[in-house]
Amino acid sequence: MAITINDIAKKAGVSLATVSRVLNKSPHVSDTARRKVEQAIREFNYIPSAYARGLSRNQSNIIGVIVPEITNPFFSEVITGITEIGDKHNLNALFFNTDESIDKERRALRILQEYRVRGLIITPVTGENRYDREYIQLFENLNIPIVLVDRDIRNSDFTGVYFDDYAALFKPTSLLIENGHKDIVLFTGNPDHIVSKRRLEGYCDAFSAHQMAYNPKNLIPCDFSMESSYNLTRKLILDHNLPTAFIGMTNMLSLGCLKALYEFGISIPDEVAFVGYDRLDVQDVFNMHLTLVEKDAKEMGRKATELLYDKIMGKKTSTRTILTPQMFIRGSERFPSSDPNLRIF
Amino acid sequence: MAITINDIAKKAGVSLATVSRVLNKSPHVSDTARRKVEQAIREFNYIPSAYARGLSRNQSNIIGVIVPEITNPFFSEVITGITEIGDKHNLNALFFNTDESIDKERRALRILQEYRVRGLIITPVTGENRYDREYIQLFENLNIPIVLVDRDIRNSDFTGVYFDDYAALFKPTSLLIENGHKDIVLFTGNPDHIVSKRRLEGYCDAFSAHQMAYNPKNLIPCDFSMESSYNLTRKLILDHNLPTAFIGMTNMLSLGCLKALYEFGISIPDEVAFVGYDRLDVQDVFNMHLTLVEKDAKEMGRKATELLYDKIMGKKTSTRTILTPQMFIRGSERFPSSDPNLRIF
DNA sequence: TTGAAAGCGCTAACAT
DNA sequence: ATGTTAGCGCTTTCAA
Repeated sequence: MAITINDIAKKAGVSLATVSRVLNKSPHVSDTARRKVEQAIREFNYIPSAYARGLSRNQSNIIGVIVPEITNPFFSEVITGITEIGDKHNLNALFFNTDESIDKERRALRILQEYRVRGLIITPVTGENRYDREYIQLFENLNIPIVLVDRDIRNSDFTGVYFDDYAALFKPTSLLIENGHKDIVLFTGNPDHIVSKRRLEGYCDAFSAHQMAYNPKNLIPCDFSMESSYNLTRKLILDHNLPTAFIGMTNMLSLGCLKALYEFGISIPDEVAFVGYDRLDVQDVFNMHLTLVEKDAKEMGRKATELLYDKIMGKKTSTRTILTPQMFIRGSERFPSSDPNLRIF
Repeated sequence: MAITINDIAKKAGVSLATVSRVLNKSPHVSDTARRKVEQAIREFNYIPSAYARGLSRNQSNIIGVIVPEITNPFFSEVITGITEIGDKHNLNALFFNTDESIDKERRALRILQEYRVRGLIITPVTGENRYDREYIQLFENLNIPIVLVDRDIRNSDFTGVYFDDYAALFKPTSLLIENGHKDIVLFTGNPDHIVSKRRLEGYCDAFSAHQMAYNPKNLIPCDFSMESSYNLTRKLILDHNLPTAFIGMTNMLSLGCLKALYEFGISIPDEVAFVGYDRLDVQDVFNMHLTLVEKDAKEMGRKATELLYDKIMGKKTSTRTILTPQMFIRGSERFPSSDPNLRIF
């Protein structure tokens, strides 16, 4: 059995209450007592039990973090932001990866409850029937502070941190239009998804704002995987239905699209233009001159954690925090053949 | 205050011992009792406290996982492997990211001890004085099963899962030599690092095996960052000291090197050849015909977790498990100008 | 099959 | 400033 507070008390010749005080940095301890206790702790290599402490305090200093896809660089960046701020406030994060499975999400929530976590930062899975009253209940029943990240839960009023999805599509779509594009393909993901909706609105409004109509055929539903946009882009190529520009609505959708273009040797922007939403590793590594509307994932993690901390501390916080992604114009948006010398790949 | 086992017992009209038995799936409970208890649990939405349970059992079903760099795709893949097997054995993982900081590593270990974790999977930070007796003690003092991942701790005999680093460099170096290369630059990382050492040996032995001598100038020490290999490659280019081939010894070192080559428009393999060790996202996405010796990170995570589970269950396990990375020859290894049509970028 | 009761290691209220 | 003591919510003997 491990060393307990009792052993320390005995060794130091004080009561266990005094040891507890030293442990919790109470000021009401004499220097002599403190020294003796600290000495004993060191000697015995004593480490307090989180369980005993948690039980008697009936709370932890753990926060739950649930992400849908840890291998997505966006989320691993978010996580670094979360731990950065978590460390600062002495909150440990218990991570769960759901792989977009609602089942895994449920299990994660269950475990977090068992651990009586102080709060929860979550990007909920995307899925059909996730907007039921029942789904929202799941979270409300937790009865702990919650901060949503990047994905909203419809009809709920949880605190959340989001990017301005409307602007994120409005800006690049406008840019493309102003470069002469009319035929702009957008892989929409599931268009019923709330995030998709805002982005779609941005796309459509950009056309209206320029007194133009978009071609509904260019809005292509898909799931959110790289696989999906890869196959759809391939199909467009094989059917000779290439537009003059693509918009990648997420990093995964962008990658799939780029992969297909690259595979067929279709160069950007000589033959087709491309702009994407969300940072892309390939851009970071190769400076491929891809025009991107970039999200600062780490900042999102930081912000979410600060908000959660405030809520835990009982502060009132705003319901929605909107971060503005910035557009970096690098060349890939140009109209085909407008500059045959600029070749991204 | 939350619902406790007592509330359930009262509601169900049984003793708390019976409730506990139901919770723990003990067979010695009558069907009637079980039904009543389960009913009460559902009604009250009762969730047992991990703290109370942990305290009375004096152990958890948590394993600690410490990685040095969660944004490195290699480690996020490892993590998915770990959770996959962890789920299977009902082990929850408490993750920590050290950012290669020994200080953060220490803090993580401390917290894991507070939580009385059942075992630990760790990739220790790289660092100068990490081979001291004192460092090893740190881990031995934990007194729990430990599995090392990808990085050894010298002079220790912890169980670990590694890739065959020797072969990982021997094979591609030989390949390059057989393609006519003599002037092969290798960024070695810290050559005192045990992992680097094995890889270096592979490089050197490949030359001996072909009755050739390598040029010591081509072994370039650096730290393990992308930044580092980027700058060094840049320097070689600017100094007109380009070799005929580069070997990327890690994914980060590869990326830095590729970035510099791309930036200067130096094409592979027309002007210089390249082979790397470890998978590269750019290859996955763009099929860039990069010849790589690829590690299966997910498999490594799985294997490590299985080993840890065995150790927790008291089984004897082998000390070192060596996974063999596979070499995929895709074209980037060819001797410059041997095929001017093959242009990777 | 069930229940009573001790105890896991700590905190916090109270007393001194 | 320090000690005593009563829990915190559960598991686990032991007895019935």
